[in-house]
Formats: sequence, structure tokens, C-alpha cells
Amino acid sequence: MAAPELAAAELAATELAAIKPAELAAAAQQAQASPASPTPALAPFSERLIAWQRRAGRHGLPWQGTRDPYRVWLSEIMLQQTQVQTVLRYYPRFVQTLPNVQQLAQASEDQVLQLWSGLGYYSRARNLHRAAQQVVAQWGGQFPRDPQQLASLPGIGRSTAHAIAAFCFGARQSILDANVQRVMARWLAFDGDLASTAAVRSLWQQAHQLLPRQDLQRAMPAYTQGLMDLGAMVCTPRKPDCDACPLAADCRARLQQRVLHYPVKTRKLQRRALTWLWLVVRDAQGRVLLQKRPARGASGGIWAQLYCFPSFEEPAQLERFQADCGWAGLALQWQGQFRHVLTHRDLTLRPAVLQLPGAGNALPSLPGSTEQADAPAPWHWVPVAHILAGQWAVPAALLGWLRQGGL
DNA sequence: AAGTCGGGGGA
DNA sequence: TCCCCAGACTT
Repeated sequence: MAAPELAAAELAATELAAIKPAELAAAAQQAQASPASPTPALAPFSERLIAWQRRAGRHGLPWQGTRDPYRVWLSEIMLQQTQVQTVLRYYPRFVQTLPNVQQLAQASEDQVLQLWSGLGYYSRARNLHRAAQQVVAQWGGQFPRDPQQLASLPGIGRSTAHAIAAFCFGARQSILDANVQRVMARWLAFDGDLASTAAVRSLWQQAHQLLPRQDLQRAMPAYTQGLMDLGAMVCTPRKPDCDACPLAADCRARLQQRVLHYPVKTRKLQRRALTWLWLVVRDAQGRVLLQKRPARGASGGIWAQLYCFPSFEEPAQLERFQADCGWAGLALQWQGQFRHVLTHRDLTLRPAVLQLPGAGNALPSLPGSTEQADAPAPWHWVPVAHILAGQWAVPAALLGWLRQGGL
């Protein structure tokens, strides 16, 4: 069978509008650019992708070279909306500290959050913890192989479930993360707006059609890795390197010379400005007061259940808190302000240091804080060195301020 | 369908 | 600055 015909059949299977004959001819011509070679050069999508991954893809990452569902799962969760380079700073320490699902299930939520501190999207860590407990309780510590059962675990959606099933069990299921959406949208010249569920659903179906059909135990891990590697290394958002792409010969976006037009995704992100006053209480022993933030609050759920300095929106609130704690006579030393930008918040943080003459004591109550202290005794006197050593689950903004010499 | 949730990297 | 990233969950 001539390879160009096979590629054409695959395109037809995507149920897109028919390819313009000129485009197909161009693709076939490019595929057989070498006149000395009678062998058709254009192998199927999946075969080209797998061959490219083995030759030029990413190898040797800490979560590769294993079919241990625990390690694969952990990596997939950490990598959600997070780049590889960032995860490399967290993954090794996490697996070394909690090397299997049983240990994770038995760990405290605070320890899990501490290992996650600075990585962001902290609900991932709490869902990870709960999912580990479910795996132990419901499946005796063995991850289910069925993607639907995997997706029933907290924090595991369709794409992550398919990734685990493909990497660990050779399941014939496609991922559809942002990388794959871009690769697919370009190769198919898919015009649907990926902000709509209908378009994404269509892309799911087409991604499924392109999956390997043979030798799945070997093919699926390399294919899945290849999709992500291609999106991260070659088919990048701004500067795709089409010369290095194994799919360029019949990439419809490229044939249209509109690679950067895809994927189509409308989005409107509004970022609200917010100013928080931080009360940094320091005692004579060099300890500071940390307060555990509530799960949800009027100021939004950012940094929920992390440890932070008592935070206020108005100076009067801060000063009333100061008085309630019996520190009314001590001078506040305002340290200026700095910005910390999150996806949906533009935070301005204004730390005010309050130096205690003696040791910090247990506090009778913490009234007046914007973040209601509804949990019992949610405050702690913590040596600054312990925070800097990563022993407390604190937001990156707090850690960054301390490292910049805020105290 | 829209809103929410962190932080870092790169152009 | 702005966009993007191995998404999932809630409303």
C-alpha cells in the first residue's frame, strides 16, 4: 500500500471537509521529494510520531522509564498547567519522601502541602492526597487500569486518566492537553473554537482516530510521549520549527501557510487588583507568626489552607487585630510594597513588621482578620529558618519576600 | 458555559 | 507587558 494513500485515508477518517486536491498533491509531492528513492516516504501519523519520539523526543526525565502508576500519576498531576522545568524542582523530592501510594495515603495533608509549597494550584495536592487514600481503601493500593475508574479519582480528569492508562498499561486512549490540542488543530487545520465544548469534543474524536493500532504495549507510551514532546519542542505556540517536524509533509495548517492561526481559542481573562496588608509579627527569638488560611473565604480561595502572615484589606482591620492581641503600643514598621501576579489576581502586598520585646505566646484569639480563623488554633510561631528551609507550606510570594531579605 | 485556582518561563 | 503551560473542579 502506498503510504500517501494511507495518509489520505487517515485524513478522511477525521471526518473533516475534503482536502483540496491541490493540497493533497502538494503533500504527496513533498513526501516523495527524493526521486532516487522509490520507497514512499510518508508513513502514517502515529508511526512517524513514534519514530520521531524515539529519535528526538525527551528521554531520561525522572518519571520516564517506569510503568509504576504511582510515579506516572504523580508526574501527570504535577505537570498540569506546569512546565517540565518547574516540576523537575519538586518531583524528585516528593517521590523520595513519599515513594508509594500507601505512604502518601498515610501522610498528613500538611506534609503533602509542604512538599507542594511553591508549585501552585494547591487543590492538586489535596486531591492527590485524597486520591491516594481512595486507591488504598477501594483497590488495595493497586491503581485501576480502566480509564473511567481512574477518572473517578479526585484530580484525575479524562486527559490525565488516558495518559496514565497509556503510559502504564498500553491502553489505546488519547490525551488532549494543550500541547496535543495545538498539534492536532494545526495538522488538521481545525477551525473550531477550543473555548467551546463542541469543538473540544470533536478534537477528542479525531485524536482517537489517529491512535496507533498495532503493538499497543510498545506504541502507546511512545506515541503519547511523542504528542507532548512535539507540542513542547517543535510545534510551539509562537515559533514552530516546522523543518524539524515529522508531520510537516501533510500538515494542513502548513499547507495553508497559516500555522500560527491555529489553534483557535477565544479567551478573556480579567485580573482583579487586590491589596493585602501583611502583619509580620516577630518575637525576640526570631520567630514569626503564621496563620493557616481557611479553605474558602470572602477574598477568594487563593492560598487556601496554606500558612501565611495574618492578612488584611484595610489598615484599620490590621490595627484592631494588633490591639486585640495586646500589641497596641508597639510601632509598626512598614516595609513598602511589592506585587505578586496570579492568573486571576494582581496582588499588591504591603508587609508591616511588628517586633515583640519578648517571646511570642499562645494567642487568646485572632479576631478581626479578613481571613476568618475558623479552625482551632490555626496560628504558629515559626522560626524564619524553618520557613526558608521549606518546612512550612507557604505561598511562593511569602517565601520570595523572605528570601529577598524582607526580614 | 463560565469562573476559579499559582507560579514560572519566554518572547 | 502578555501569553502560555502534561487541566480539573465548581457554580
